[in-house]
Amino acid sequence: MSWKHGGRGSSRGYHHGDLREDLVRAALELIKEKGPAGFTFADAARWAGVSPAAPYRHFRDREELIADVAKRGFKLFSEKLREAWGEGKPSTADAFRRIGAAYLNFARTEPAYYAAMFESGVAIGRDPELREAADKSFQSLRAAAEILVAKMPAKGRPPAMMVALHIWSITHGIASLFARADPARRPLPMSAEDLLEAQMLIYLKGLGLNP
Amino acid sequence: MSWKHGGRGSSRGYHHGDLREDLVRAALELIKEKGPAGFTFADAARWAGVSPAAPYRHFRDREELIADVAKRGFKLFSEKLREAWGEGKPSTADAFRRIGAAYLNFARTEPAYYAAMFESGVAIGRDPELREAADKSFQSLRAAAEILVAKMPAKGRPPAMMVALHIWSITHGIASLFARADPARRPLPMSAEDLLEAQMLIYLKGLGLNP
DNA sequence: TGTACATCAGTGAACGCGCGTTCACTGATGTAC
DNA sequence: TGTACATCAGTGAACGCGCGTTCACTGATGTAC
Repeated sequence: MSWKHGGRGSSRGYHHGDLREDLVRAALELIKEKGPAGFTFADAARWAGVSPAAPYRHFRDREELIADVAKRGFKLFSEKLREAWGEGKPSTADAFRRIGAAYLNFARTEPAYYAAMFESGVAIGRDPELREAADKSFQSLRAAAEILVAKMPAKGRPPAMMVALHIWSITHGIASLFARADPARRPLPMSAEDLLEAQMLIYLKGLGLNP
Repeated sequence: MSWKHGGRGSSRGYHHGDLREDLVRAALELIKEKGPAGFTFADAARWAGVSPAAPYRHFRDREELIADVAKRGFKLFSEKLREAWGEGKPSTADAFRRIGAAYLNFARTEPAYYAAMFESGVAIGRDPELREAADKSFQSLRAAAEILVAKMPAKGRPPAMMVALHIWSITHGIASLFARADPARRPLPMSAEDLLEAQMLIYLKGLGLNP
């Protein structure tokens, strides 16, 4: 089979025109197919229909390409979380359930972004913009937790940071174990969504919130 | 530097004597250093001080070697979980907290096994023994959940399977995000252990259990 | 106790392959005048 | 409008490298008699 994908790229001249973007597209496609470790810089070039030397005009190395994909992923992720939160309406508990569902949905519908963000081993610290995007994702969760605990009686109110970390690990745990196309995944008696929703309810109840 | 590790292997004759075991040791060491994707079959041979063709006498390919490591990991893991459960004494809630701590501890102290089991992309189904070992790990958790829910009032009692899956994802989520030497890890205001313990308590409380 | 033989774990050389990376280059595009 | 020039994205050939895998082999070990 030919690696060169059809469409725009097929009748271009000497210059590609938008190679940087196309390499990102290539990475997403190849990660989706074979996982973040399953493609090479040369693969990406082949996918985009250019010579193996061309990508060096845009990325220092493979790692930088993956970091760029992760950065875009975190930005999209932040957006999804913010949308899901919907300013906490109609109820905080509802909004939290939506956040969980959005996390799961992201892992499912954007497996390539998810893999680049959480499974590629990319060093978040290597690029300030990447770190910022990753932090922002968490901040939106943290802000929601802030609002949640503010509604609780002052006495025995848990730290918002802790609640945010709990919500994150609940959703991340379920997403990692049950929502990925992982060969290690096992069949479930219920959907990951239902499993998460139930867990979120139990957790919120444990915090003393009536749903 | 020389890859050949010292000790026993250094003064052996023509036959290695225990190459299969030593290749497993090599894999553990190399996974610990560079991650499950970060070593090759040839690396393992080098580490064990044999020619690159020697491993083929014991494993069909790299994948089979990693599957063997994962299998051993799951066996050890089952044991740790069983010990932690300690027949549910002195209280079920206590025993559950110990299970969580044991999971976390395993991820921390046996990063190579953990990585082979959960991050190597090894197909659990490829080897019946591997599948059995993985299933057994979960079964011990599931049996504990069975006992937990049996103590609850029959009305509104949640399915044991669901509880087991929740406990698993709670601990797996925290272990994945905060207990691994992942470059993406972020600094925490509290230890992963404390975070998990708090979460477990909230979850159990949410189930209606007084601790 | 000795000897002949079977077994098989490990050797080392060889192969083809695809990778990452470099290099001088080419040709398309934009801009100054 | 035309022309000279600068810029720079993409070329394609080349390199050294380490990998996975194969092969006929070698030599250590165990066993039958």
